Amino acid sequence: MNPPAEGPPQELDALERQVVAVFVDGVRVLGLPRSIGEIYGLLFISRSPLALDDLVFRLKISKGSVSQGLRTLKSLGAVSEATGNGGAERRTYYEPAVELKRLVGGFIREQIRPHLESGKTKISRLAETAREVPDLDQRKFLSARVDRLDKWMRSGSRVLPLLQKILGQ
Amino acid sequence: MNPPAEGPPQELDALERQVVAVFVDGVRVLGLPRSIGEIYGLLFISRSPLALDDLVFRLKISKGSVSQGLRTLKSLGAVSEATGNGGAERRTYYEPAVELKRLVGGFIREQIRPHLESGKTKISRLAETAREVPDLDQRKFLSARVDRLDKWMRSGSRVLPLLQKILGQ
DNA sequence: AACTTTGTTCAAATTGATTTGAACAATCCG
DNA sequence: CGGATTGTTCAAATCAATTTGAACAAAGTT
Repeated sequence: MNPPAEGPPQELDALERQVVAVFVDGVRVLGLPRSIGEIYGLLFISRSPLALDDLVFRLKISKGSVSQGLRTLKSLGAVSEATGNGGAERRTYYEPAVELKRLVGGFIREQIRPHLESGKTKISRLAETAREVPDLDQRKFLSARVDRLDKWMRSGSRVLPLLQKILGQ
Repeated sequence: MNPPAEGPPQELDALERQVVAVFVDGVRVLGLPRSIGEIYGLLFISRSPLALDDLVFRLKISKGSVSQGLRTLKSLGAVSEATGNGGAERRTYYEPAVELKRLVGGFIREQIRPHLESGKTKISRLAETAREVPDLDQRKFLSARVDRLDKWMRSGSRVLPLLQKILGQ
């Protein structure tokens, strides 16, 4: 819990603060919590992997937040565990994934696809409800709208792999 | 304030509720407030344009929310004002824009571009800070990371027009 | 002019999401 | 074993964003 003599200093320096701010903003756009931006940002600008305690200590956020944040980042494939020094330590260190492809892929897989899937399900239920409307005219209108929704979803699905491809350089 | 005799009924029917739910979910993914999903959703599934009071009445949300929500939707180009009956009425009615291209365009213009822009600004300030680091090795590392950030931003910028193109059919 | 209708604004209340912190589990070490 | 270290979990506190509702403005009607 003591700051190791040669370890990272207490406060973030100017550059680190700037980088963290960029990522805090970035993840907010993506709908992720601030703490995740802070954690990833500090890892991103650190020369060596950091352990949970380092992040708690330097970012001044709670152990709980860091633990949760790292879990999410792992699930997104945005950080990976780095073997300390030759795998001798118990403590696990984390380093950021820095290839855009990987980050985008993880985000799509974890945050976008599930919503698209559940959307598709809802829309097919919708289509069914629309088909049961007695009035012909009304039914036609509703089906047309539901169709459009369905088309949107398909567009979304088609776009994702393309996105990954483009962003993978 | 009375429900017009031949006007829309009080409660949302099953289909309307389903559609509204889809849009509520949809806009949450995009980081927009629930009320906006409700408003757009109801407009989307309504055969004729609706006025502010109709939305208040049918969705059971406050006039303030609807007013604000419509403002945002207008700025996104997601709804447009429809002249009531030959433009004779004072009341303004709204109808949804239903072309994906238009919706995506508005979202990118209003919600994505501004963030990208401010991100770019922050990153050039970052680059400057990095150039001032005295230690050569450290400076190299930091510049490399900032460079990478910059590359990400550029990728983002390049992808947007492409997205619009693809989603415009 | 007084009243009604339509719509906006914004401070306060509400709601929902994030963060905290304390309790707990697991593992290592002497 | 007993103590120290590392990390997880989750209920409660905190915080940020949305929603409400009342006051207000603008414009039309009688």
